[in-house]
Amino acid sequence: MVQTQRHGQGTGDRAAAMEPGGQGPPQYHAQAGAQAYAGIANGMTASAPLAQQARPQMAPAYAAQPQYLTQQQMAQQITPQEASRRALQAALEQQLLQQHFAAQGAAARAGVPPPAPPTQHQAAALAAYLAAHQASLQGGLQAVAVTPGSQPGGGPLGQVYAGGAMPNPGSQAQMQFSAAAPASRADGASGGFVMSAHGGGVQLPFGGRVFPPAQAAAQAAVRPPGVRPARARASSAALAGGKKHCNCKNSRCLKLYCECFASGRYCEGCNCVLCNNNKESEAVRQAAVEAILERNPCAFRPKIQGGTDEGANAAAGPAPRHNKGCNCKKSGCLKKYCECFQASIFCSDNCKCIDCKNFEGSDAREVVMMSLMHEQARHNSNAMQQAAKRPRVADPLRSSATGGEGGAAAAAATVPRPRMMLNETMREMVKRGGLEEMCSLLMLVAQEEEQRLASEPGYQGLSADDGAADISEAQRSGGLSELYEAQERAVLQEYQSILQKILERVNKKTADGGDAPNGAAADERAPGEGQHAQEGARDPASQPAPAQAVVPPGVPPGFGALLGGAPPAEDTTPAVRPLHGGGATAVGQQWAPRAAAPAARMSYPNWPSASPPAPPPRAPEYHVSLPQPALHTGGALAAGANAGGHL
DNA sequence: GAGTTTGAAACT
DNA sequence: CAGTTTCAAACTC
Ligand SMILES: [Zn+2]
Ligand SMILES: [Zn+2]
Ligand SMILES: [Zn+2]
Ligand SMILES: [Zn+2]
Ligand SMILES: [Zn+2]
Ligand SMILES: [Zn+2]
Repeated sequence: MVQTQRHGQGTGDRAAAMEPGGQGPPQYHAQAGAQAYAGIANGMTASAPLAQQARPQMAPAYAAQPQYLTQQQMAQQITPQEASRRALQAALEQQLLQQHFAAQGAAARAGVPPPAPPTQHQAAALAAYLAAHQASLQGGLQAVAVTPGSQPGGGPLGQVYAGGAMPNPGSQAQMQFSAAAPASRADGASGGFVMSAHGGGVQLPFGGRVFPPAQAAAQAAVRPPGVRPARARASSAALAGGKKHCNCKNSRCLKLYCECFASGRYCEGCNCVLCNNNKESEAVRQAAVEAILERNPCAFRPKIQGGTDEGANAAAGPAPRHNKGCNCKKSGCLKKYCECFQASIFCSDNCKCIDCKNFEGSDAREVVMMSLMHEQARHNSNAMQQAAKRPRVADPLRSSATGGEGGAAAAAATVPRPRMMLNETMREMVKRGGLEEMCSLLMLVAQEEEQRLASEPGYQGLSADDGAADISEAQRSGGLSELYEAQERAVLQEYQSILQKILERVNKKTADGGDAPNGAAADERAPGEGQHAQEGARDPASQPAPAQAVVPPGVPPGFGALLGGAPPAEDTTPAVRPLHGGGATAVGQQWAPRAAAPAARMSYPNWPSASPPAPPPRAPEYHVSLPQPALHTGGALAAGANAGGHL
């Protein structure tokens, strides 16, 4: 029963009603947003009253390290090919780390600011890995740098694209980095980031800021050639630029339900029905806007504020937070249903969520994110290969094979589709804290995946070698394919690393006996109010935990939605390998011990692997019944308003 | 692609 | 406010 913990107290409330932007260009809110953005000044920000500290707050780890490369390093040897490669790599990085944001550009709408970079160590690891790989290929490449946009305003969510360096689309198969036109180098670019080979980390540009919608439009996320977002949402959904098209059917796009409307944009290219969110209907539209503002002057203001300024800007501002906070009850705030998660920020005291797992240091969150990253990487890699012409696994992401018998069979055989199962598992995890089991299982999956990758034909081995130089010519997709694969591997490794850490920690905890006594079963409560807060950090003491004193910039969480997935393979080898030195580390986690869910409960049926890593010994099983409240209370965030008008 | 779930927004 | 209904997106199968 412990479960229902809420994130924070609603407390105060900043009613600070700012006035709506009075003037009004077509987009009332446009400016509203912009202004709001400019001013973090909003009532609440600074204050952060009470409960605040309970909250997890940002990760110090992040602020720490980076060793930027020197100019000369960057400058040194850059052949065109090199440049392209670097750019691509950088782009990939960004994409992986922020794909979600990009897709959500729209979200930026209201002002979702700072996308949150994935956990630092993850990024660092990935960067390091890539850098290393690159080094072997290029012989000494140290790092990659994406030119930062000179201008602050970058993509909606801090998206970044590899400045002008982008490989020329034309040359490569269909390199369609979404619109982000490489053309003009710095032009709308957003911040840049730097990767350091020295185990450093990746400096992500984002910080958070809210960008005016208009500008956002121009931006696009970098995406691998012809690869759509791993999880492209249906129909006409997301635009490369980040905007999404709505599908409103009953609101005429005149209520905040409509994302377009809510973000102050006219519908364009949407699939809405009876849309009034357009110039032609300006009158009506305006009326609707007013009606809404009347009820809630802040209705069109950004829901999230805070982020720091420029991404690079190190210690900067306060962590971004949702003004009203979410009220999630069943998603653990680890799915996009949650506005915080969707915006890639941690839940804060403003939130009134139940069983929140979207806090810094949450293992669940970490796993979910890695899962996402992995999926994205796999997807990219896969797509890449296919594009390259050598089909690899039938896209596992695609659901059942359609038609064809032969092909289907083959595909099926090849790809058992663990996806469902994983999702299932994930779900469990989100619900209760079946952490241990889940990690074990995922670990298996990851290992198998690794095996599979290792046996990939294209795999040249990261080390050594020679052929490196020439590989580019190998395929039409040249080194791209390899690059993507390398990425996939990197992600996979990091994934394993994380899983292992979690497992170790969990085991230790239970073994140690610490709080194990049954019952107690604490749940992975957030550090916040919970008591464990600090203890989670425990051992990391050793770590150089950077000065946490300073509130780091936003090192918010990232990614949304969960997935998982990994193809099977045949034999498995339960070896878990450590990952590159752990540079960053600091994985201070807290999470309660929650003895995890009963083994039985986790049904992982017949997982292919030959060696079930023996689901660790778990303690008793008390079951945490997960009530299914069914209630939906409303209330919450953003604005509320009325609308009235028609409809 | 249809059907379900979810939580914000709208409404009472 | 709280409780309920409506809505469109996220997610599942
Ligand atoms: Zn709409
Ligand atoms: Zn629209
Ligand atoms: Zn519309
Ligand atoms: Zn939430
Ligand atoms: Zn929240
Ligand atoms: Zn939450």
